Formats: sequence, C-alpha cells, structure tokens
Amino acid sequence: MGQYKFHIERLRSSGLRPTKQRLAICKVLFDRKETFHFTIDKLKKTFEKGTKKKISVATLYNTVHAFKEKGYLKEISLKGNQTFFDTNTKNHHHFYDEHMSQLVDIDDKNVSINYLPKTPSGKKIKSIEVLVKIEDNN
Amino acid sequence: MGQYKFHIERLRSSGLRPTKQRLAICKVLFDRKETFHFTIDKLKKTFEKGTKKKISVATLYNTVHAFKEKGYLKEISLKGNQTFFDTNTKNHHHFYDEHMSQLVDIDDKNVSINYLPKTPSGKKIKSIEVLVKIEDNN
DNA sequence: AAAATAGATTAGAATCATTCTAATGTATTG
DNA sequence: CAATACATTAGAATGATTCTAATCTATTTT
Repeated sequence: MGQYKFHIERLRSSGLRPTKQRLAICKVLFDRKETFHFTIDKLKKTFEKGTKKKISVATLYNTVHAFKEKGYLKEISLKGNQTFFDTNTKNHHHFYDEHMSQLVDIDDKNVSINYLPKTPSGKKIKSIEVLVKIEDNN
Repeated sequence: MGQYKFHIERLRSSGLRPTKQRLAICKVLFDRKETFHFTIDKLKKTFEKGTKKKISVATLYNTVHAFKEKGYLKEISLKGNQTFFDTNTKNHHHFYDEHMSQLVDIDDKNVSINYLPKTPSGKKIKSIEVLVKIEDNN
C-alpha cells in the first residue's frame, strides 16, 4: 500500500484522520472512472465479497455521513427504505428506474426550469432537484 | 356514525372492504380541506392522541399502502428515514424545508421545464418530480 | 339459515436500516 | 514516555417497515 496519497491528503485537509477503515472505503467509493450511486447495504456487500477485512456497518454509516458533511458525497432524495448516496457532488439531476433501483445522472446544464412560483415568505431556495422516473417501453 | 357514505362507496368500488379501521383512517386522512402531508408516525400519533380505539402500526402500513395502490395517496420522493405520503394525488411538485420537515405543494401548472436530455434507450418517462429545498432567510 | 370454504384483513412478532454509546485508538502536552 | 483529551470504531439499542399466523367476513354448499 502506498497509492493512497490523494485520499490521505484530502482526509487530513478536512480534519479527518486517515484510518485504515476510511482509506478502504475511499478506495471503493472514489477510485473509479464513473459516478457511483450506492446504498449503505451495497457498500457493505462490496466489503463482504472482497474478503476485505471486516468493517462494522456502524463504521460505514459514520464514514459515509462524515464524507457527506465534508462534501465528498451527496445524499439523493428518493423514496424507498434505503438512502442513496452519489459520488457526483455537483448540482445535478437524475433519471430513476424504480423497478431496477437504477440511477443515471443528468447534468445540470441539460435541464432548464423557466418558471417556478414564489418561495414561501421568510424562506429562500437552497437547491432544486429534478427526478425523472422512467420505466421500460411498452 | 353515518356520514361515512363517501368513504364506504369509494372503498367498495375499488375492491377494499370498508372495515372500521379503514374508515377511521379515511376520516383522519381525507375529511379535511387542505392537502395532508404525513408520515406513518404522524398518523400513529393522531390515533394515540384522539383516544380513538387502538390501531396497530402494521395496520396503518397495510392501509396506507393499499390506499396508495388504489390511487388515494401519493408517496413523496424525499431523503430521510421516514416515508412521506400526500393526499394530493395530482401531478405536482414540492417546496421542502428539511429543517422543519415541512412540505408545501406546488401546482404542476406553476412549473415548467423546457429542456431535458433524451431518455435512456428502451425507457420512457413515467413522471417528473421537482423538489425545491428551502431554508430560512439570512 | 347454519356450516363449510375461500379469501381478505388485522396485528403481534420478526426483520432490516439507522443511531447511540461504551470501549478503543491516536495525537498532543508536560 | 506517561497522562490527558479528543477522534474513531463497532456492538448493542432503537426505530421503521415487513412478514405471517390468527381472525374476520363474504360466499358457497347443503
């Protein structure tokens, strides 16, 4: 092991200690080309399969939430009983196939909303998320 | 009791038996002027407070899901560990104050989306949901 | 119209997702 | 190189949701 440089740096610079659990999780989440959409359960299964040393689910929760606080991950608004996270932290939207529990990113630039009613008084807009639910043709 | 006519009719016409549990739930959910946004827990508390005869949480789940299947309720796509339901079943969108767990409907007519990327191949659009997250000013 | 059968409904118990907290680890200070 | 303070981990507790055996209701049979 030695190619964790980037992850170690990033963790340190945001005040998180680069423990072996966190580095293992970083590797799974961020060392990939494509955006990764996952649930804690999916992440857990990855560790179970890989015969990687056991990590407690509680640690997966702690770490994923810490990464979210630090802005490495985004939580996605979906119904259902599993919380989804996304390694794409830019403003963006999603296609979602409920049947497949499959998410596809939509770039922010590819969506435009040209009318919205006025925001309730005393409040301001924090973010706008568009979810396009899709299903099989015919 | 005698003004359950409408609920009894509707339940019967969609193949659900008008049991006393279901009628009590209908009363809470539908006998009101405004759209009602709720979680199972909120519904449960309503029954606890009202000293209404006890209904098992499992029955609240069964009933709410049955009502959703029949189109009396809509499930709302939100993150968080409680599932929200809405008595407004028309196509519409939401303002959501995460801090307050407070939802406000936005009429479909008041939102327009004028560009979206092409749908993934083999799939078609089922619905489009816009969630506008809001927070306190300043 | 009572008994038998089939199917729907209810709700306690089981399961699964998430959070809490006591135990452990790591950095810092004297 | 202890001692202290704080961060991290993970088993246990909690809370949300689902499962399924028991109960209820409608329908059929006699």
